[in-house]
Amino acid sequence: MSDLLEDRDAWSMANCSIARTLAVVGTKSALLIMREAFFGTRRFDDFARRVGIGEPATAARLKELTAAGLLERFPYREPGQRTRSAYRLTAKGRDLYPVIMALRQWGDTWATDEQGPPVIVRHRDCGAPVHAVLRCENGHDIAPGDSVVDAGPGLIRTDAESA
Amino acid sequence: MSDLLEDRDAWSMANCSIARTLAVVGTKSALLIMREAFFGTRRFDDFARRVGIGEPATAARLKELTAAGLLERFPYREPGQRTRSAYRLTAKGRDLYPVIMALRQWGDTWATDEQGPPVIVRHRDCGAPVHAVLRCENGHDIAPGDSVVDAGPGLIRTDAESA
DNA sequence: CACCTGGCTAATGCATACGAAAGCCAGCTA
DNA sequence: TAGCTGGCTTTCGTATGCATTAGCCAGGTG
Repeated sequence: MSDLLEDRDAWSMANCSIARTLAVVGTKSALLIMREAFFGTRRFDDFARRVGIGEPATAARLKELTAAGLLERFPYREPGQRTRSAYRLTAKGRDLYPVIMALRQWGDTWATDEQGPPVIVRHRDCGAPVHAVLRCENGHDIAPGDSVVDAGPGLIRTDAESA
Repeated sequence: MSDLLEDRDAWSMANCSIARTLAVVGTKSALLIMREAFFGTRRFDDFARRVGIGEPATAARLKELTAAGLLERFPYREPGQRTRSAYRLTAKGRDLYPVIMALRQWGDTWATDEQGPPVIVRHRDCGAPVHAVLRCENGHDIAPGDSVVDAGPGLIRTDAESA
């Protein structure tokens, strides 16, 4: 277990997972569309209205998120209406839930007004509030200082050295 | 415990914690600056080079993140050099760690090339990889479908109804 | 005191993100 | 077959994000 943090310049973040994630959901509107998707929104104009963005931006984001595989189009039909298309989360999209919850949690802690947070996400079974936490595979809770950065198989080293 | 999801139009997200968080770190460059801060970067030109953005963007982001209280300036001095200023995480900034880890985790799962992820974050004590997970206050693990949305003290209801 | 270095700032221009307003189109109802 | 409605698309204009290049400034060294 080498601590790469000791020589940050010996490796590059050209293939950084964080940057790659942001290439897909790196705009405010994309993340807010995903928020609404987790809240159950499925129809075009509901997305536009609830996120508070215009229709062109809504169409562009839905197209991108569908192309990236986070959402999928599906036909639906209400009684007495023609068949229409709507959007729902895929497994790839659902996997973004920790990101949305972590963003909500930070806002709840650091960016609410005096009234407190607008919504509380609770465990369906027991009713207790839900938090985004960091945990290692052995079950230990992790604080920011408790982690080290190790080389992964895709690491790109720079000329400097390879230790 | 009312499930607000049943009538999403009865309440507004005008004071949404997610949107408020994105008002602070809602750009790619801001989140990548925070990534580097967690990796230990502190100096202006290291941020610019490692994030891969120009100096004006670096200066703007660092100024915004400092004004928002996620980073703080502090003087430092290397031997034989004049006193300079650098940036380090505050408690408010450190609290963003779950967001960064959740973004990394999604990219590791869904957006790596065949080689695998570039870095692996491990628990310092036991060496096991770290994951961002959702957990309720009673200690239960939460999957996306296991949660419900309840009204918080800051909820804004729309005219429609107030149940 | 001239020079060097790190940490910025300024000027310019391009690309993307986005809103507002309008229009299009498919297919269900009347 | 004429409307109506939801789901877009088009157009236009503005705002933000960002790179590039250049320059400034403070304070240490020679």
